[in-house]
Amino acid sequence: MPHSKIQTSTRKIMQPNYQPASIEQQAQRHWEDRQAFRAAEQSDKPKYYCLSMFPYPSGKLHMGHVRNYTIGDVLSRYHRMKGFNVMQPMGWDAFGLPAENAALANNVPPAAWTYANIDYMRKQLKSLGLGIDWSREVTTCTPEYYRWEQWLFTRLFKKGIIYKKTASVNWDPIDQTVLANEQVIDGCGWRSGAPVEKRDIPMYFFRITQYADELLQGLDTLPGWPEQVKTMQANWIGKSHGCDIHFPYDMETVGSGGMLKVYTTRPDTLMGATYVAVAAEHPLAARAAAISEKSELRDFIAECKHGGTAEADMATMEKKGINTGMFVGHPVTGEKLPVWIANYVLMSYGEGAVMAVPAHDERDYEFAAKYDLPVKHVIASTELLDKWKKLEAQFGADGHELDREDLDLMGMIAYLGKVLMDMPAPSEALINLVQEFAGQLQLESPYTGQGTLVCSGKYGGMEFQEAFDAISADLQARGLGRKSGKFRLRDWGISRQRYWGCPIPIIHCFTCGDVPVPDEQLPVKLPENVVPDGAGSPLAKMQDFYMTPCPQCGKAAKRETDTMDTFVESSWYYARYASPDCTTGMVDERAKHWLPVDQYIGGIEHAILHLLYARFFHKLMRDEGLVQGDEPFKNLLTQGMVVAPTFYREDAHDRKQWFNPSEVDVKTDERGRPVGATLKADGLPVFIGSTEKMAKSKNNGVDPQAIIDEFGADTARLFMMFAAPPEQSLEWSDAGVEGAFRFLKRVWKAAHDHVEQGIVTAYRSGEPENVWPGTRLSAAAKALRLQLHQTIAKVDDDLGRRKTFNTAIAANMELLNALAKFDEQTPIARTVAQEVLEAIALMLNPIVPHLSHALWAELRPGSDVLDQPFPNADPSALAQDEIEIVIQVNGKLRGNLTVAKTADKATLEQLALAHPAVEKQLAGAVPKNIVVVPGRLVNIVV
RNA sequence: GCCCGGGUGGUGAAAUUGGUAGACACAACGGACUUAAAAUCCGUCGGCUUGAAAAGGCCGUACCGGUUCAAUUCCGGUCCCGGGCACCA
Repeated sequence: MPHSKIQTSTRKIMQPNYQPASIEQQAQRHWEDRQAFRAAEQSDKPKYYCLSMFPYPSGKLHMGHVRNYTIGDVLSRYHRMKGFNVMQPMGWDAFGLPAENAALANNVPPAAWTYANIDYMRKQLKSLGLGIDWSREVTTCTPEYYRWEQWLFTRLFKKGIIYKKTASVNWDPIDQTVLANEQVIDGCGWRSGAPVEKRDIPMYFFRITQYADELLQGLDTLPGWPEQVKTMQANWIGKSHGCDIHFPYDMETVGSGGMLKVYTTRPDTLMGATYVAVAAEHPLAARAAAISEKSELRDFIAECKHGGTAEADMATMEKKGINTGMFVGHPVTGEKLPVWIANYVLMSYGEGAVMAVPAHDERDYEFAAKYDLPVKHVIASTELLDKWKKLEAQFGADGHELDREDLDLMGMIAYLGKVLMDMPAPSEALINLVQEFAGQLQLESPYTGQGTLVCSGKYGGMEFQEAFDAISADLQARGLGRKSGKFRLRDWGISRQRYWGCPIPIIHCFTCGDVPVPDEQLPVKLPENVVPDGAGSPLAKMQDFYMTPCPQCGKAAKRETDTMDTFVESSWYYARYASPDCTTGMVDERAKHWLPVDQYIGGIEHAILHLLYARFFHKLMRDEGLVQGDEPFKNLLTQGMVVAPTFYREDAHDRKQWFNPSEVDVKTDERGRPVGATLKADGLPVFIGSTEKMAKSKNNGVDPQAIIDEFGADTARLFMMFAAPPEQSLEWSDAGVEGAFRFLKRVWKAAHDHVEQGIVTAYRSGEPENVWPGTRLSAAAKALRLQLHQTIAKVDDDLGRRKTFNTAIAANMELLNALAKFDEQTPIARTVAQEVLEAIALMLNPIVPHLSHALWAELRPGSDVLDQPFPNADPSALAQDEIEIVIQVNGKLRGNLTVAKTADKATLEQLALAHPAVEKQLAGAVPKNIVVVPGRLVNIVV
């Protein structure tokens, strides 16, 4: 709207000091009165669904939450200003293990503990001033939510997407209970201290592998996801191309006919296989143990039962094995290869058996070295082949011809040595070459790269792909194998022998088998007034819960007492927010309006599991006709971890007790490094552990409440956003909180000083000049407007495209510093000052919305900042005639030049050569080359 | 062990497409104001070095090497730190 005259007014006095407590209270009440963040489907604006990963209600917020939710709120508010119809919901990932741990420790039912935590944390979240539509709040432990999860389960069970099989879990033999990986510490149960064993139990599985290809290919349709996350997911799914190879049993030692199946991605190394290895759970291992007279095999298999199921433990375990005494035949040569049982072979991947090629595989090499198994080199690198050629040439020059036919690479050294001995006078060059070659062969580690096949019979001389094709074709022709592909991804086991989770809706009937609970009997409600005792699942002891008639035949049957993995709840909550009150289905039509999520924000620690499961669930729901589209999250921002040091003491049983950083005094050396820590309570030392993500289990979360109480939510938000860009991990420190507070005070004061003189209409190109004929902007005012509009353009880009909120804040700080130096008091200068202050209030609005609300009310009485769009940069203010360019000599900075923006290459070159600093550097020499980058620099190369 | 990130002043960081290394802050130090303190404002602030000063020079982005007129940025290798590894969420 053009304004015809410049208005000046004075009004009630603005509060001289920045008082966050009252400002924030007022702003939050105002938003609530206006229902400002209620999201409605009816809108002529484009929708923007901004979702932050919902918290687990662990008790209190920690800094990681503040970071996550502030980022989400900044993006929400920014998009609102950019004209979007924004929906930002919040809820609670409320089932989970910590509630059971709290129950054990405090004798409180998990439900009561959880609901109390939710109430407290909701209050904390509200005090941060987040623009959330609280009418959509979702809590996963309520029957209204999980009944639909049970409903979907029964559908998928009937479809065969969910099935039952046995799988290994960590078993605590003392507490007689299944342990989570986190509860296994150094191979022992966290409470009993007893060595953990693997135990096979029946579990329900989601057939996620059926969607493996789609989950992999879908990654290519997600340009708004970080490359890093897509790479991690692709590697996790782990599609590989390889070959199934069958090794025929040796009748004599195995005692029957048959084939040992292995899968390998390196069939080109088949000729280097010197043994095969099977997992301890492999049928052939059991058979060997059964027919063996000695107990060693049985003992070894039993030993492999010790320890937990975590992959990291398996992979770092010392490699151990035992010879079964059985043999299989090599599918090409027929040579007898020994069958070993090895603890590094995983039953869960491939066939549970591998062909071992020590010369070209790290783990096989280590194993072969330990048990003195033969190593056969069959792949030669390019460098090795080059050396061999040189050798041949040198031997030729010295008058000998080398016989390279079928030469075993390890045998070569002996052979070459012998030839050398036989020569009357070998040249020094030859001796050196042989030594070099020998050194290359006796590598400490195997050569695992691709190369040319050697010592491989008819395959000798072939490259990787050629050999791959030839060998698999030959095997197929003889019925001993064929090309094949595999995924590393395994089906998703969701049964948990725990209380505080969503009951699995299955009834076991002796007659009918596993019967899914019929729709009309859903939900299967979890009894809430229960305190687990740590020994097995409470549900399995509650007859009232598990005794039930079979829905099919009506006979007495038993309800399943396992609950679901909590990842199941978090796999579809994003869809439920669209229709949180729907009582007729998981979601309704509104899901089609809001999905996909436009921006998802959460910790990088969820890069694989949660995000993969949620993508999988979206496809399941799509196939049920519940949602549209193939992917749930269009754009993803993975926030870096907020990490903090951990502190602990060990009790008599080496169990650790963790202390919060707030309970500890840390001593540092003169360089600021921690050298020791003591507990405030008793002054005695505690150990300093590693620095890790803030988590309940290590008690290193830092509560933001103290900062909010002392400085206000805006300072907490500003500080968190200013500390680092969102994707970067951040070691927690509150140094700098006061700096953030100081900045807000400076903004307030600048506005106050201006308002005290009377507010005016903000400068708009050309207008004040028309109103006050003869007035013009001073050079300083023009420069300030240039900086203002450069800042607007930058902040817009930082908040929108780059999502680097720290630099957006820094640019505003620079602008405020520039405004503070601008002391012109002419009427036209005051319109520029007004323009700058209004722009700062708007640019900072997404980050410090309470302050922005209050400032706007002072700068533009009667109008609401919620209705303001994000400012636009004024092109006329950005126009510049002159720019600064850099002069380098040999790439080093030697001076600057201010030149016309239009200066061409020749002019720039001339001006640079005439620069005194350049003349001094050149000292009469003639430049070899001059590189001119217009608008940037001139580099003179001497 | 495997997969994915990160490493820049005393500290958090900036440098957006290979083009001025250290913006903006914190801390520290010096000064102004004050009876004093707090608050606020002004100034200094990577290392070494030449110079009385003005003003220069060299080195410097974990480490080693490479590509380039030019590397924090690209490539190869090493070390350290963080995340994930399927039952923490």
